[in-house]
Amino acid sequence: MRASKMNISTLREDPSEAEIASHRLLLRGGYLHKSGAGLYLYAPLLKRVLDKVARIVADEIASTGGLEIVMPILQEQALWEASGRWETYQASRTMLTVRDRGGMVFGLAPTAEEVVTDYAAHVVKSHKQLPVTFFQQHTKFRDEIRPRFGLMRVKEFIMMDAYSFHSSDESLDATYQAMRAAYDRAFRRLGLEAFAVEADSGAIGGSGSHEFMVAADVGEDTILYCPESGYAANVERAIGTVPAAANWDTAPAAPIITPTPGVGTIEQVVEYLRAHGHPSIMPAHLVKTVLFVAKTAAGSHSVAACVRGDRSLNEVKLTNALSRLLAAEGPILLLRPMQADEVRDATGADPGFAGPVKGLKVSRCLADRTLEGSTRMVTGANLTDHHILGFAIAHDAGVPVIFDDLVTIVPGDACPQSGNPLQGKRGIEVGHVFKLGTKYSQAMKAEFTGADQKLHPFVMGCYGIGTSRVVAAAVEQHHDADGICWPCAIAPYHCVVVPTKSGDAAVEQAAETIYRELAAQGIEAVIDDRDVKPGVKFKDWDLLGIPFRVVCGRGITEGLVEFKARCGAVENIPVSSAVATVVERVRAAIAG
RNA sequence: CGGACCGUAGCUCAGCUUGGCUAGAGCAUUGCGUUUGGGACGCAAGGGUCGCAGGUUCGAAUCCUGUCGGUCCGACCA
Repeated sequence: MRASKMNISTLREDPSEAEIASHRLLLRGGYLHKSGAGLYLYAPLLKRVLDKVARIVADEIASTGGLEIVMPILQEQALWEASGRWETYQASRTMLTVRDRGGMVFGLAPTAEEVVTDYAAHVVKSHKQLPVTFFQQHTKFRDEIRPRFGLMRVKEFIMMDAYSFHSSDESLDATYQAMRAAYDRAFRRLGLEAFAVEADSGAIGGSGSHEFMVAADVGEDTILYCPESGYAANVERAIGTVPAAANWDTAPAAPIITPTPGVGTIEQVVEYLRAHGHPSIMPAHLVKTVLFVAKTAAGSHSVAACVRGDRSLNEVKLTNALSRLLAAEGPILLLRPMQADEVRDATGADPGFAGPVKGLKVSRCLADRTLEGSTRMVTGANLTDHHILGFAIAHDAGVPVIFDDLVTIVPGDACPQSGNPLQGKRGIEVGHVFKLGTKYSQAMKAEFTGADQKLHPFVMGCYGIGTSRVVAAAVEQHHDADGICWPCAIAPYHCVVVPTKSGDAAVEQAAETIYRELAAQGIEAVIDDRDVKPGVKFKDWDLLGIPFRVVCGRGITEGLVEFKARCGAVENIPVSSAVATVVERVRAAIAG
């Protein structure tokens, strides 16, 4: 490719809207054009990168036996009603819906379990056809509340999604493991350092799942991990042991209602009590009671959730715990904190004085297991300006309390496997694997005939890789002050040949020759034939992140050209060996 | 949806406090000339309903009200 024909449009300055490296550099390099909030046009160079990512991912999924298909982006409401997810996705407003001229309602595919399950039900009739995996790479839509970070979180994005169908859990396990291995190979080939962590199954549902994370400070997910045991989990999912609280030596042995005028928050209560006879009290000696409204298809429930005062409630865990309690009513459609007037109705007190004691009017009260054996705590009294001191939830609760794991694990909590302190870091989720079980096949009556001549619902798995997010993650992981440093396997071109003296016949001829020979060797090469100063060329290719560069310039009279890897040093090499050097280095880089 | 900030040329921004002549700069673009190893220089040119609507005023980019959009934080979220 000739640079003069590539419509290169780089920016010298950072666009003001871009905060993170990938967003900034992709915009500056002209890879991306913002078309609307959370909507991007993929420019020619980015299209090449996306194609390469898609190719590698497809290659690895196909190597596990996956069959590539293309599913429609518009999905009928009826299909989503059959799985029971229409309501969930409407309640969370994740799915964009559109209406055709006849008034028929469609969702814009946020994912495709329903469509593919419907397909499998029609074409897979026998256990002899199982297992089978279908996958696609296609545009997805999410009605993101707040698109941000360029390609990282957008309304419309490209994703590989795969769905496997099985006759047994064992078969699903085998494919799940094969898929995890395929992901590992794919990310290695893509030049990304990604690792699997335990994850919550979320709105997709199912019995087990792992996320593939790329470590990055700008990542939106928090990961807890243990170097000793290898345990790693998304914070939504992470379990661990919360260290015991320090002693509160002045705590009453039995509950006493105590005035705490005007102090509603944990910090205020602690400060107040410290000043009133309890100098050693800590937030960990308080019970934090958070009130929610949970909605299911059957109606609304008021819910109280208690955690130790120094810790945060994990709403994902709370949602999962409620799902188990309210399983008969179907999925939790919505979980939201109560507003002030609702809190007054539920507790008879102003916000800040709620507790799992007499006067609490909720349909379910849950508490974190950390509190289960706790004694001599402080809790709200459900009476404005009053708390109860010397409270033991197991004995003194005024409502039935269900204990479950509700606490958000933080670095320093003990690893569930080794007992050592967990560590924390941030990550970008680039892939996800789920064991769905029979959630969709049962709901949609997608069945096959087993060897026992009876009908069985498919056991299913689903697997996703965010193709466009992978590109952003790759830039986050591979850039420097000058620009992007693409891993060779996904770079838009492998090598650029830069003649630095326009009009110098010897230089131009050498560059043209090297360029043609590289192309003949299968190297994706660019020749920068633009009539601009050398400095402009160097800056552009550094920004664009082409992995290798051959400069034909002042050394040409001695028969030398410069060879440089994007993140390496300049080497002066003979013109005669330039092509062989590039070929060798590109092949080595792609092989990883 | 709550909080903070911001909308002026393709991009980055100044001007707004204290209303006033033809609305500015750098980068980018076009032409000519000089340049040619890390985003050159000179001369010239094009490009703006100052987000939109209403109001105050003799006069509004500037003040007021509303509205739309954006960025960040929070909430939310395969």
